[in-house]
Amino acid sequence: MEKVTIKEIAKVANVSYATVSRALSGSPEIGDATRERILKICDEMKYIPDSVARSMVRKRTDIIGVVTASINNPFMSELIEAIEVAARERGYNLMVCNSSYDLELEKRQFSLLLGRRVDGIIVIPAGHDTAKNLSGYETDVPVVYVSENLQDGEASYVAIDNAAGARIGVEYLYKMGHRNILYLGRREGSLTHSLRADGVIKACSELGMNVSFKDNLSSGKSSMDAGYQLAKEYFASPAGATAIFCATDSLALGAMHAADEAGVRIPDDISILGFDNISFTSLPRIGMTTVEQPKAEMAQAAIDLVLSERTEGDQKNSRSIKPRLVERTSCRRI
Amino acid sequence: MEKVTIKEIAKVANVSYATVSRALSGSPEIGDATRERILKICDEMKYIPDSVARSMVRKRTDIIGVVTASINNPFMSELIEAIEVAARERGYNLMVCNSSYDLELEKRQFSLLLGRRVDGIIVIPAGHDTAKNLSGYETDVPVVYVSENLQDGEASYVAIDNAAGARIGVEYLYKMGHRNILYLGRREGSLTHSLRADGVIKACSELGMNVSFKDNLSSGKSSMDAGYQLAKEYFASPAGATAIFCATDSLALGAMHAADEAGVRIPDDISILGFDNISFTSLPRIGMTTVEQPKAEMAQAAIDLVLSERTEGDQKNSRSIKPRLVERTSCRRI
DNA sequence: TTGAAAGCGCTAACAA
DNA sequence: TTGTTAGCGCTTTCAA
Repeated sequence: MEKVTIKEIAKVANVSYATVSRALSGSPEIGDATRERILKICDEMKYIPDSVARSMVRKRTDIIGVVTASINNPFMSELIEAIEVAARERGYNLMVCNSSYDLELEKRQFSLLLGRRVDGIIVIPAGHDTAKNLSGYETDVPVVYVSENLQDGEASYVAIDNAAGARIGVEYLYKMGHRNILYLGRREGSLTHSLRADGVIKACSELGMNVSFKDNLSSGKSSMDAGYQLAKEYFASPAGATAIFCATDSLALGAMHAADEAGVRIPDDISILGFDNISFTSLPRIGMTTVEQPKAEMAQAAIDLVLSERTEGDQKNSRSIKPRLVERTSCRRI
Repeated sequence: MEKVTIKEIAKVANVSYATVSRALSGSPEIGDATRERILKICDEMKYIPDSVARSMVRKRTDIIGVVTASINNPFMSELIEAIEVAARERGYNLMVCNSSYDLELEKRQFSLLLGRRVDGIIVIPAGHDTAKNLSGYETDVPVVYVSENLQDGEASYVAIDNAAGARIGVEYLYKMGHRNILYLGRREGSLTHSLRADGVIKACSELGMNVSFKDNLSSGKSSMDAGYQLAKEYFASPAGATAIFCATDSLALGAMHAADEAGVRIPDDISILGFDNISFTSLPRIGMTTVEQPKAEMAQAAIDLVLSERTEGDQKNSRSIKPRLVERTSCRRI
């Protein structure tokens, strides 16, 4: 059960092993008859080409590395699945590394991928400093960040138009008759979050709506737990908002929990609007209306970007994806 | 920004490149002074070893391939994350391939991984025929199936003790005072599902409980949708069960939806018990009590198995993991 | 303790 | 159209 190599095929076929290589790579400089014959022998001998050896000489691995903050996070796992599909369509495999939201580990994983000579790296950032964290590696391997806005010129990235997403949410609420809303979960230090919050402010002011804020001071992520706490505080002394626009679905889920606990009915007493459209939100018992980040589109854009930079040199590019509203049952018309 | 190789390091350090290799691999046959000096130069020149070249000569890649039916499925993504962690601890990276529940694609992905010379393959099966589907590949690469029971001797696998899981669920229901239950979602052709169903029957008979069945005839997976349909049919002409034990959490979620729609209150009017403990079930609004498959343990066992078979030859092994009950709020004491 | 050199399985330039 | 051959960057004998 030893691994069959090209040389043994050559011996059996009575040709040089270069000829076998040509047959396999579909090179035009080979006779149809020989090709057929060789291919048949390969098949019979169950030959599987050694990608490692091939990578070595071709100086490409056909592997895209992915460094993600989490594999299990519903938003990210959906993104990764879409990245896998998009990569596969272009003939690439994925090497997925988990940073567990840890900047040090993220760095190690990134470096590892470089050593593995992947053809490109897609990063789903562990934190807001990820791009800075990874900027030390001078490399000609294309790197694309997904889902987080970066400073322009800092690095290539794919993100939704967060300001537009905020506007879409606010306009929807406006259309539903809401004039006084709470924006929950704004936070410092994240460009993505500032863009959303600023978008909300701008849209509200243009539409003549009143907006108040409940900021997320927790150092951690935008977790359900944070949403729960924030909403709980709000419900303790409500300020008359008829709708809560949450910066992320996780926060919204937490806010929903707090509302349930406080006996505040959704959407009868208050409307809740999320952001991201993670899989949880579509459950019948949840029915969260939310601003969607189109993950498949983002994944496609990331793959396109990473592969185009491979051939065209490494200017910093970025792609902005249009978000859209997914209407369910957590918001009511008033 | 050309890639630095071992030769250039050698030149700078004024040693042969074999010596550099030794310094890097921590070989004992080298002087401390030289090692230090070489390592420092590597650092300064930002040398990153080429894993591809190394793999070629060492005949191992330190990569574990994963073929999964879905990356996004909550059960599987949790499993994959745990596999990544366990693999990393042992110095391995993951190459994750998605079969999208398609047996043909699953085969291609498997073969691809073989070509990439991964050191082992973990398969999260696309269907009940997966092991058969993949049995054509004679290879000395260890393969371990996770999450499905297989015929013994067919291949190596890791699965929970499904009969025990069924018993745990039934005993819990018994303890809560239920004597008449419905088992929802039994299906043909899957050893895993038969084991669960048989376990339920056996436990019920031993405890003197009455159990009826609502079988899953849909050819597809154990989806929420199937659970919804099945439960809907049941609620149309209920047979007096006080609890529904669902073969999977997805089915249970669907059953919950059907109950909500039919005005059947959970747990007041009927109790629902799931199986798997996928992340969805822990949401406050769901609160599904369920029999957990311990994913981290399963992942660890799979990695252990795949790596041990690498060194010890390829007998077929299997590991059985003990499931446990996670109590939430979907079952009531009567 | 170090160096020289073979070779891992393959591709691609060059010859024939 | 096919064969010969030189590497790709590294590890690992074998010699020194």
